[in-house]
Amino acid sequence: MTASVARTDTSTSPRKRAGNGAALREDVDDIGLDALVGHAGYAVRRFQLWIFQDFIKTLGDVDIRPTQYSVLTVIGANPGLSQMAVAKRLGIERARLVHLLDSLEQRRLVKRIKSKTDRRSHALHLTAQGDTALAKFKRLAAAHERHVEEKIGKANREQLLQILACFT
Amino acid sequence: MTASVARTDTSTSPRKRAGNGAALREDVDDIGLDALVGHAGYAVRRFQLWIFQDFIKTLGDVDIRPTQYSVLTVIGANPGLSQMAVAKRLGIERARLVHLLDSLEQRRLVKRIKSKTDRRSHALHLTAQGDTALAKFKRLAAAHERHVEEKIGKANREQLLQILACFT
DNA sequence: GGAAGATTGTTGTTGACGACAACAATTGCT
DNA sequence: AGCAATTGTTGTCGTCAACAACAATCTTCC
Repeated sequence: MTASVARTDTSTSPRKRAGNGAALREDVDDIGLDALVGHAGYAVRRFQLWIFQDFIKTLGDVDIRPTQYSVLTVIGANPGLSQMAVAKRLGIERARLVHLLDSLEQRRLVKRIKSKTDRRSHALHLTAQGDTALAKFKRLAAAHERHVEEKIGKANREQLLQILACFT
Repeated sequence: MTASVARTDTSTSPRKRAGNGAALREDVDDIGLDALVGHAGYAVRRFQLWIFQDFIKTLGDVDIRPTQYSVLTVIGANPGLSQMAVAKRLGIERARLVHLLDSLEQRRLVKRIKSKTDRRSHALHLTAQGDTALAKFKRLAAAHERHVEEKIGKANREQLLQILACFT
């Protein structure tokens, strides 16, 4: 039960349009997806699009994107990690992580500290400012997560997390 | 039951490393994700990455990517659609669809036919070659879908499709 | 019937992102 | 000491979403 199902609901849809030349009978969401309906990848792509847009909007005031949030969270929970360790854990390329950390370091949320035990690597830490900021980000992210719950239903969200747990 | 769960299995992992300078006790997948574990977006991102890579690999011989496949499928099932209709139905921007169709048209899989009823728009059709090609793509895509089933389990895949049906 | 507004396809730009390849500095192994 | 591997970094390439602008065309409304 619950789950809501909620129709597609693509914002503006003030009831069709009278006579359209080209569209003829094809009135959007009257168009069949054929084989696409059985593909998990398609559904996941649409879902990810929706969920990222909501995340970006919800955390818009603090200007934090999903990837940045994941980096901050992991560093916050595991201070002193190397860039390589963070990259491997999150499935980010270490080349990409360089730019992400550059940005976060400029914003004084993260600092790279030269490791004493391995002079190649950096130990990553949140700044004091980064620590309090992350707390705020987490509250906003929790609000975003509630949006997801409202969209697909509480039980469905939890099942989703369980099904996909092997990818985290 | 079933479901397999299957560990993360990120290719090469030949059992830790003896003494590592920087990593210390953090031996990958010993690193906590903290708040991230409760976020559907993170799980979905990782899953989508996996699923797209498998799709691209499985359809590698025919050089068809997920978005191209979705466009071909919709056109095949609804001949004569306008670019706008396809874009709206698939959640693609019409600007992006232009390049996608340019590519598919060069490969003689799709043709744009000037609409008589609306001289602004194009009626999209598969070529004969595109029609037989799509049939092959669908067989390969079905193989990809079986990979998904093996990864997350048959029942889980179906539940996933049901949960995310409101986004398709 | 004609002006004003909306729609369609197109081009171009921007930025996030994943995948690769190369490199210097450093470390580990033998 | 020497050679292979690792770490951070830089750079390039291609995909993709989000915008903005534009010409051609259609709709609508007066």
